[in-house]
Amino acid sequence: MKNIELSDEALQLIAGRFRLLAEPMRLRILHTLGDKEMTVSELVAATAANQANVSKHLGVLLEAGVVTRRKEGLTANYRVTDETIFDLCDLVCSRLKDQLETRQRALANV
Amino acid sequence: MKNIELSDEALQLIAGRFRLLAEPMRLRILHTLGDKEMTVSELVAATAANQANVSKHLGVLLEAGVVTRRKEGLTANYRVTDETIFDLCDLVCSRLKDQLETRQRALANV
DNA sequence: ACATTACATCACTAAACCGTAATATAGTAA
DNA sequence: TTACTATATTACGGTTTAGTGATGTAATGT
Repeated sequence: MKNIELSDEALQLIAGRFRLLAEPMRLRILHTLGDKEMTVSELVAATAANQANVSKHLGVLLEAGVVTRRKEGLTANYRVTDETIFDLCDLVCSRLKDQLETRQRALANV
Repeated sequence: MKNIELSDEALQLIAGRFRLLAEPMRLRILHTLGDKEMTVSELVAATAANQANVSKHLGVLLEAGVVTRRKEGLTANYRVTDETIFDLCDLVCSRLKDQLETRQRALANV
């Protein structure tokens, strides 16, 4: 995999997926959702953010196929379908911890 | 992990790490590097990109601690130190494949 | 019909960021 | 010193995108 030549298009697709997660607000929404199904209002309350903003981000996530939307009467209910997201976040998170720990140790003897 | 409350600062750190990978050019550089050590010139030649651009992206990756720089005479030699990067890319890549396959199947009977 | 609620969308501003030409810097050679 | 090479940095135009107020839309209730 490391040796295979990657086309521009492939790189754009992969980069695009990372760009989805490159936004704190979207990460907060995804993390708040977890494995639950939540309405937009609930997410607005839980994230203390603007309704338009939450809707916009949900639209982005929906178009990317990371969440699904289920309409029920007045409400729109969102749920994370791409569990890979959490794996990615966990990987990044533990890597960041390692990195900071290393830096701390580098300063331990100073 | 899914249930723990994440601070704004934590989210920014994680999002920042994803933003690193949200750029096709940086992905190309990382993929070109692989497990080898390469000079800027070599990367410029391999990626068919501007020297200033490659240097800039390398600077970003260096500051993030994803690559290391070893100066040797006139040349600067870069190497990927954060192998997590490739794990992340592989995860995203296979997830994208799955997703496209599902969509193809959805159109198969049409 | 009218009001209300939940959500999506539009329009706009501000900030971030990429690509690039030009320039600076530092090592090497003559 | 002077010239050359490899790389970093700066300055800037252009594009993208987040956040937000205002508005649109659809379902529900009275």
